[in-house]
Amino acid sequence: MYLCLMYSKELVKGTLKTIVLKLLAENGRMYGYEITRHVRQLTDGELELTEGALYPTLHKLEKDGLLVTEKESIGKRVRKYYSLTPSGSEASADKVREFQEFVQMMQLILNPKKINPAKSIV
Amino acid sequence: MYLCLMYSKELVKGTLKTIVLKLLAENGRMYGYEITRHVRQLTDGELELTEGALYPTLHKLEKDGLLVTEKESIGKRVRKYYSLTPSGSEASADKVREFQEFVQMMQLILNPKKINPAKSIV
DNA sequence: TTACAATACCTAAAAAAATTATGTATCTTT
DNA sequence: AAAGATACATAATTTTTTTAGGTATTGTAA
Repeated sequence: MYLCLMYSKELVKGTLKTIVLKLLAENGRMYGYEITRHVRQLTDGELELTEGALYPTLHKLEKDGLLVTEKESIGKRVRKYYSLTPSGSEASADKVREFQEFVQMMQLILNPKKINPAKSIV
Repeated sequence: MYLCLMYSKELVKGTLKTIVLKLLAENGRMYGYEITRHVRQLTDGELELTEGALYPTLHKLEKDGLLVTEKESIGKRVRKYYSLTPSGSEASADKVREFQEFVQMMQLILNPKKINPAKSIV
């Protein structure tokens, strides 16, 4: 599992890119460690991104042209800030929309309507 | 991808067990092919379970004691009906609940509240 | 009647993704 | 001085997913 989650490990897959892109859309620019803290805070500790998952994802998004980086020195340490490119902004909105559509689709299965039982002929 | 989906391929991962268990909870007993048709119908063609994904999942759930099977002959063909065991019923409810909790958690990230900005100190 | 589509099951191998386990180094608090 | 937090990174293993294949029956359209 590429994220740590209290209750369900399987469900969260495939959402890391969405999370990262959305956070950057909200916050302008962030560095990796900051993203992990932010997610922890937002979800009240329920979701903990692991670094082994986050950094490869950030690198991939950068390679795909959705993010750009700038380094900043904090004392002797170097922080790598990520921010969205124009196509990254598009991708962020797309990903969030996709997620919401996916959830609606799942609700069709998980909360089936009992209305119009004539249609339930298999 | 172990399910075919029109818009998003990454998001659906990890939901197949949930879908199968919930369908069986709703419908009493179903056979594999029937499950694929049912999902297609419920989601208006948006979600197509592949057999390469479904059958291994059914076998795994059976091995885990969540499903039991009974074979039924239809002419010369044999259908394998699956139904929930008591622990399968529990698992079904659990999985659906987990999914809903997961969605709520994701909404914390995807629809962050702008209220109380004093709390947003990182 | 023949061929194609649908029904119905299944699995192994290849490909992709995720996690674990590391590694390095700095800064802050106790 | 040590421990914990900050901050980056990746390579190898493990797990998961998909693709591609296999078998066989039934219904339907040409």
